[in-house]
Amino acid sequence: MKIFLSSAVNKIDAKGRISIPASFRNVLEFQGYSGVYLFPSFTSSAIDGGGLELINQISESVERMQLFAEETDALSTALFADTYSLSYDQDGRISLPESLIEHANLKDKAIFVGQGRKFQVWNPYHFKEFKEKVRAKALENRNLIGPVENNRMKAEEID
Amino acid sequence: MKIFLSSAVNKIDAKGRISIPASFRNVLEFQGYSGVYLFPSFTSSAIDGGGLELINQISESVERMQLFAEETDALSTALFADTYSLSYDQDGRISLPESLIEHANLKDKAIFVGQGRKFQVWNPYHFKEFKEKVRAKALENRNLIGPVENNRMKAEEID
DNA sequence: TTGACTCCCATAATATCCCATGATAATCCA
DNA sequence: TGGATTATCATGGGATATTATGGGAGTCAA
Repeated sequence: MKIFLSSAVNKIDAKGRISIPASFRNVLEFQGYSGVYLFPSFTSSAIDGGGLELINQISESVERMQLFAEETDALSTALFADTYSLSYDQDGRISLPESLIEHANLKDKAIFVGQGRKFQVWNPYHFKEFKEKVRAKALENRNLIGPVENNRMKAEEID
Repeated sequence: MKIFLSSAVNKIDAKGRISIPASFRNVLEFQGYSGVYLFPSFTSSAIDGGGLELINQISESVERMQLFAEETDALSTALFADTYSLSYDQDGRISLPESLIEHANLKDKAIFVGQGRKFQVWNPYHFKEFKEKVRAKALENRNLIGPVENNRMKAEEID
């Protein structure tokens, strides 16, 4: 299954480069482009990222909205103006644009967090806080999720 | 029958590798992937695992959600950030990520416990304790369990 | 020239490949 | 049926590949 899974902390080196985790690069290349699309997250101080599939989904959903021309312009500006297409070098590294670094408050390390069809890049320290909140919320809502909610055991399976 | 059944204790070797029980590998390969998806259990200090079917169910329920909603980010982080896709080698072994080892308190051995559509990985000693607690609870509540058709327990009743 | 950005190579740590072994379970056959 | 032969499995370990990361050298533009 080609989705973004798991998380990894990588270093931002003296030249401002950072490695995309190898498992993410697999997904990206499977989608047909040896690079990433990055843009500031709408809801948190993190960077959203993905590959071709994500960008296609976003532009399709804008088209489906059938807005007036100026509304479409406004929306696609909001979505794409701060989006960067960064192809990584042969060692799998990119250098992050200053505006994204600022938005996510990145210093010398960043954590790549898999979220299925997209991923996020966080300052590891800020992500830790976020994750604690998220875990609590997920526990409350676990019954909405589907299979995890079926976390049942028959008596026979226990012994 | 292609479900995860029975349990087996396997060793974690010096390189951190552990064998997936052969009977589990049968199920996994039947689902189309020579590997496992592992994530920390929400409710106990164990690792939840499964194959393609499990991860498909989870990602489908997330894909139906809105792309840029705060709730979606939170949920998909909770589900995917700590989920690992580990393909096993030709001898049927994987090496467990440090974060899962910590979550499940694994030392040099682990028990694989079949639970039908999914399985769990426990520290054998902790699993034994868990089982005993569960048995006691089940005995107390056996009058609640009722006739055959309701012969199930929700996870919440167990822990 | 200076700084920003490539491309390329070096390296250390880790993960994976491949083969060997001993144990147990399954099969075969007189 | 019982004993021997074959598979299958978990596990050990050496060899090889991959990964993240550091740094040198070349390119380009201001």
